[in-house]
Amino acid sequence: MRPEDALPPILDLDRLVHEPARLTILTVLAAAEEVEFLYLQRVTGLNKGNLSSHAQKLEAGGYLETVKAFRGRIPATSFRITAAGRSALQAYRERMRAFFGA
Amino acid sequence: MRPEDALPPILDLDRLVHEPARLTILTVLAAAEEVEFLYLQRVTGLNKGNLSSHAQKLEAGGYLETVKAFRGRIPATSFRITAAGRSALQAYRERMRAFFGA
DNA sequence: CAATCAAGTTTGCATTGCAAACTGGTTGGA
DNA sequence: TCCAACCAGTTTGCAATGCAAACTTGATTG
Repeated sequence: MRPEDALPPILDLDRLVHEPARLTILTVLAAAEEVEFLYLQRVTGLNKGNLSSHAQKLEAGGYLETVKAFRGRIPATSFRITAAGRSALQAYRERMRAFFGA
Repeated sequence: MRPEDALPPILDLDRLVHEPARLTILTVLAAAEEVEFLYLQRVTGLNKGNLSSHAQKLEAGGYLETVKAFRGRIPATSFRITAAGRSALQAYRERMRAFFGA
């Protein structure tokens, strides 16, 4: 291998997706229309604090949107994945698959 | 879903492997007997500093071993993956594959 | 109406990864 | 011979991250 052959980074992953907690969140959201905070918390095994902050990061990155509503008089937060989120997840999957060689 | 149904974490990944730089390093090492520092640097696209520190972490975790030698009078460092490293990588791959559903 | 619970959010901290600076030795040139 | 440039790698400094615990706001219960 000659120096000129220096390769571009082999594994260039979207860090926003790469974090396991967020990867899990996105994967769950990708499978459903809209998901409630508490349901998501149980499925992911995250505590409220971390779910809240990871969701905020995903929202800041445009990968999900937060829907604030009330169930009765109690506030209930739900999430939806955005188109950008869906394709980021898709791209992430494909890079991983490619890296591991089909 | 009732509270008692709280699931164990869905995606429990070995953080030592999960970091893209280290995942790349391990994957390269898994494919060869022994790999020299500079070669590894070019293939991974990491700078020396980061390759050095990631390799140290992998070594601390028992996933690779460092072989110090000389080529002529110039020091040359090489790495080998250990059995533990190989199986950690394998386990990581399988978890990912399982998570993404075959 | 005090205490408890529900639903999230914010805070504090220890850990990380990254790039830049540094070290110890070697080679080439004047 | 002396010193500047270079090679091979390590250490350092810092900003960003993830995690758990503490906090907030409001609703319900005894």
